[in-house]
Amino acid sequence: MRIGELAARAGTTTRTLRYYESRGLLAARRNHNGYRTYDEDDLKLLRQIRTLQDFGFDLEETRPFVECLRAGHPEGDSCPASLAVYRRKLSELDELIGELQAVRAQVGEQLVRAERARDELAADATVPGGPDPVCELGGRTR
Amino acid sequence: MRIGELAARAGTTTRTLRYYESRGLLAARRNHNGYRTYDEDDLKLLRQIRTLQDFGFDLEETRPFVECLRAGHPEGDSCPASLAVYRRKLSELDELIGELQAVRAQVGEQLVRAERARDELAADATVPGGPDPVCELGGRTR
DNA sequence: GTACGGCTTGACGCCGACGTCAAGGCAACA
DNA sequence: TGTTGCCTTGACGTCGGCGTCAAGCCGTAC
Repeated sequence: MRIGELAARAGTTTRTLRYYESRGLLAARRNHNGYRTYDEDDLKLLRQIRTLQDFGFDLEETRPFVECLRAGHPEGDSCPASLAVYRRKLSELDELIGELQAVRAQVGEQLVRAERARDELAADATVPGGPDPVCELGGRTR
Repeated sequence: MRIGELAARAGTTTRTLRYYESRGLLAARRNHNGYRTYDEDDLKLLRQIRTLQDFGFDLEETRPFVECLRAGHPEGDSCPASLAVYRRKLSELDELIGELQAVRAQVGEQLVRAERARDELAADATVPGGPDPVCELGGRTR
C-alpha cells in the first residue's frame, strides 16, 4: 500500500509517516515511480508507535519496540530493552503523578485560603462600622 | 533596584524579567540613563508569578494575579478572576492526574503481560523438547 | 585612560512532533 | 488533452519560555 492508505489505516497523516522515516523509525520500499510502499508489518509497527505515543512516550522511547519488531519478535515488547522502557516510564509516571498531586494540594489550599479571606472581608463589610470594602466582592460587577 | 538585583532576589534571570516585561506582566520605570528600576512591589509581583510558574501555570494564567496586585489588592488571589484560575487549574490537574493514572495502569498491565510472556518462553525453553528460544531471554547477552 | 561589570536593544537558537505551503511528477478518467 | 488526486522533496512555521550572542552604552575603580 502507499503512504496515504497507511496513514489513513493508522489514523495519522502522511506528514507524520515521513517524519518517522526521517527519524529512522519507519523504513519504506519504493516502487517503480518512486512512491513509498508499505505492507502489513509496517502497519503493525506504526500502530505500535502510535499506541506508545498515545501513552505519552516520546518518539525515541518507541525505538526499542520498533527494533524489536523489526528483529522478528512477535511483539514490540518481547525484548528486554522494551521492558526497560516500560519500567522507566512507570517510575517517571509515578514521580510525575506525585508531583501533580502535591501541586493540586497546594493550589487547593491557596484557593481555600483566598476564599476564606474574601468571605471574612465580606462579613466585615456587612457589619456596621466594619472596615471599608477594598475589593470587589462576590460576583462580577459588570 | 536594577534588573540584576531584582532577578537575583527572585531567583531568576534578567532575560526572564525582560521577557515578562515584553509580555506586559512586569512594568519597569527607567532612571536617568535608561536602566530599568524596580521596587519592592515589583519583587512581590515577580514572586507571585514565579510561585504560579512553579505550580505549572503558564504565563497567561498568572496575568489575573498580576493585575490584581497592580490594582492594589493585598494578594494576587484577592480577586475573583484569580480564584477562577485556581478553580480551572484544579479541574485541569484532576483531569490530568486521572489520565496519567489510567496510562500508568495500562503501561503496568503491558509490563506484566510482556514479562509473563517472556517467562513462559523461558519455562518452555528449559523443558526438554520445548520450543526453540527465539528471543534473547532474561539478562543481557553481551 | 582603561579595564570591568552591569546595563541596553535586537535577533537568532532551542526543543518535539509535526502542520503547511511550494513546485512539480505520475496515473487514471472524461 | 485536460483535470483530478495522490505522490515527491524541500523548506519554513508553530508553540512557550526563555538561553545566548552581538554590539554598544554607563559608571566606577585603579
